[in-house]
Amino acid sequence: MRVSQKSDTLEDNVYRQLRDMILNGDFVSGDKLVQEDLSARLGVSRTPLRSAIAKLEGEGFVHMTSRSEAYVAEFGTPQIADLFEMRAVLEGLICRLLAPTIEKKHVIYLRSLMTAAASALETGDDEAYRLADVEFHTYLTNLMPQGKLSRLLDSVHAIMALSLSQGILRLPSETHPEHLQIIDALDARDADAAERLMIEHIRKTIVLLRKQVADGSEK
Amino acid sequence: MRVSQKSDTLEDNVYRQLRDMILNGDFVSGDKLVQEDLSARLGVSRTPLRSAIAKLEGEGFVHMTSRSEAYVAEFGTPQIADLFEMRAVLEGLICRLLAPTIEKKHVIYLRSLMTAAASALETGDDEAYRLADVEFHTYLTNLMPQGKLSRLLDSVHAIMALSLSQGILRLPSETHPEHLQIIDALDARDADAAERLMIEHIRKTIVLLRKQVADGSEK
DNA sequence: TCTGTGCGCACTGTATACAAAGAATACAAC
DNA sequence: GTTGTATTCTTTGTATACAGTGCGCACAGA
Repeated sequence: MRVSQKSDTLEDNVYRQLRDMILNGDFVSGDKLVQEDLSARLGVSRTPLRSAIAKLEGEGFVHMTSRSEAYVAEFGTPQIADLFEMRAVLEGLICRLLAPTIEKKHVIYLRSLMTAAASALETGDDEAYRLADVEFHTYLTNLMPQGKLSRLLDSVHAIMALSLSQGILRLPSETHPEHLQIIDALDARDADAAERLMIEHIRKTIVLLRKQVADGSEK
Repeated sequence: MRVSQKSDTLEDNVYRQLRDMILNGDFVSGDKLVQEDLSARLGVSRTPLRSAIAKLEGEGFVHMTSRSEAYVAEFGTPQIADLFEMRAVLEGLICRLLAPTIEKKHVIYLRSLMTAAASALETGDDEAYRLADVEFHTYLTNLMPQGKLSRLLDSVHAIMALSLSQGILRLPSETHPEHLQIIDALDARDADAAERLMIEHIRKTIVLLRKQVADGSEK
């Protein structure tokens, strides 16, 4: 659970705004970001905009050419699939590092989440289940002491939350038992199993994602 | 192999300068970055400095408080160990993704690298061996199409190159056969094996690193 | 018509000036 | 002595002005 961190600064505002615009596909992929146009469009001067772009570059959302032109990074399905791969091994790693010392109260919270998810499953409330799913993964991520790892996963999660918010990829009846298994492994402080289960859990989604690409016309 | 990308801009210069200062330990860990002081020290105005800081924040080298104060991230041995963990799973992932389609010429190059490493091993030229080692890993990383994955590993490699340049952690006689095994797995296009071997390869260093912390006075 | 050169425009880079917000300090009241 | 408040100082945020650079386009000469 992070502090609210409003940070009412224009820089930060523009940063978030721009990031969401990129992820929502408001730009066609590979679009050029012209500072003056954007600053006019967003109603701010170029100064906060430049900071925002610099930060976005550091996080890999925009790409700078040798002549300092900023282009938005592309997030097609292949890129999303790669991000899932990263997410798989990194969340697996989180489980591995967490398992040896995880506190009981966290396990209890995770289990309570799953109880809620189970009843959502019974009543057929897909949205509630999806929220529990997301919470499961973000909670685990936030258990890691702040470092490069969690920072990175934050940005990866942001991408997927916005890109895949349209629906659930895998059936809840499939993912639910997997979540339970992961929690069990954590509870047993079995680092290897926790890591392996989490990786497999996410990789199953990747298979589906790749198949979806192969089937659909993927434009 | 990346284009030279000089980019003689002050922003970029300051960015690199600052990053190297952080990694070299020119700041005591957790130091506050005061814009005016730094800009005076580096002989530039605050504008390019701010861009540099924003970019460094995006890459996780500096950390911003809720009141916009910038602090340099800490890179003690525990953090380095975590980075090794990330490197392990990410380079493992690279092997996994590369294996199915790796071209013969790349395998050949990697093998030639290992031949050179072997003769360095015989003549006891540790420095030459270390360079071959580094090249082995960076070459594999660069085989990935540019994306978040390689960008990330670039920054991870930068941290370790500067922080651990003092010496080789594991014995060449130990790492050399592991490198060969990894290449064999890639050559056989065995994704699972390549991933697993790479992860184990790097994790063996982590064990040593952690032991080193436990033994030494760790100041 | 093709080519070369020069001018202008569209951007970006940088510095600086000013505003706003927080923190520290000093002073007064109790 | 302690606490509350006001003032000042430090630091950051933002806008704007100006400089430099590369690129396109037009025009002239062959």
